[in-house]
Amino acid sequence: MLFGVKETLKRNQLSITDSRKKILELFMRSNSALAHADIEKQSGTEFDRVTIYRTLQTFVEKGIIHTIPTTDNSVQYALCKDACTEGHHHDNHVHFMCDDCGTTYCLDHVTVPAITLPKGFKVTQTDVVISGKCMNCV
Amino acid sequence: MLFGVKETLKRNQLSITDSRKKILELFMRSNSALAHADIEKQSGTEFDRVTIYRTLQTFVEKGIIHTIPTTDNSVQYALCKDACTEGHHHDNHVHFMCDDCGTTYCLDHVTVPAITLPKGFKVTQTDVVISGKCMNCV
DNA sequence: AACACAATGCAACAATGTTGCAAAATACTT
DNA sequence: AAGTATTTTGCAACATTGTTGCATTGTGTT
Repeated sequence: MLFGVKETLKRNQLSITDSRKKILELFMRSNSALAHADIEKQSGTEFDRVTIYRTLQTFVEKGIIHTIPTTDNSVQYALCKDACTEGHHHDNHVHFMCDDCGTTYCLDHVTVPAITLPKGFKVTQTDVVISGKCMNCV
Repeated sequence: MLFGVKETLKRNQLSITDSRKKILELFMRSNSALAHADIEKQSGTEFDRVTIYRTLQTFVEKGIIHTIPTTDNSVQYALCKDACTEGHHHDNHVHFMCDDCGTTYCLDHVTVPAITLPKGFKVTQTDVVISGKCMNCV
């Protein structure tokens, strides 16, 4: 990882609190995406549910993490490894979601192909979510 | 539309009920995807919330409609126009979601490009969701 | 150390989704 | 067409997920 937990928070003008440190650390340690429920489990009763919601929201706004669209109505979050800044996300990589274990991965090295749309549609972002089986479930 | 409401239900071995007829008709009339909330609004107090949930679930299982992944945690449903059968969906077209009005469209004629993944991932389905502004919001 | 400000926890609420079961509607049989 | 078996619906109750206001606590700054 390029920056430590504290550095990342400071760079984004966020005050350094226990919950932010701990939650950001979870993302940095994890090689897959995390849902709100995952964080709630892994942090035990340490933080309030509301705090986790608000922390995730703040991180998304600051461009520290991004949300991943899923078919199953779960909101997945993952670290932004590209140069995302406040209000501007640039995570144009492919996401993979395992049908068996539910784990969601960011495939940082697989880029999203350009797709031409019919007239009338103005493209802002393209999300690609591939589902199937991951290496642990084959 | 290729088949009528009743025909579609019969072809899928579903008994013909008011709620199924009405909800399927909503999808056939609509040129965009519908969320549970949309159906609840458009059908008024005619059906119970639970009935709508169960009907949507049944339609998905039968391959009549498919779910569309979204970034904003809303579950969108749209008619399957390809040859989907029970348990096997083949909706490999691109979806577009308007950031302004929230409307989700199936771009049936824009096909999903093949994407090569690293070893270890077994692909079942590829979903592409493009967001931006639709013709009504530009 | 003291102050201003921001973040947290709690409580209460709202929205969304699920389950069991009796009543009603549908499909099937004769 | 009427009766029966089966499926579907509506209701109630519950579970989960997400939101908001406000007092308390913690953080950053002087």
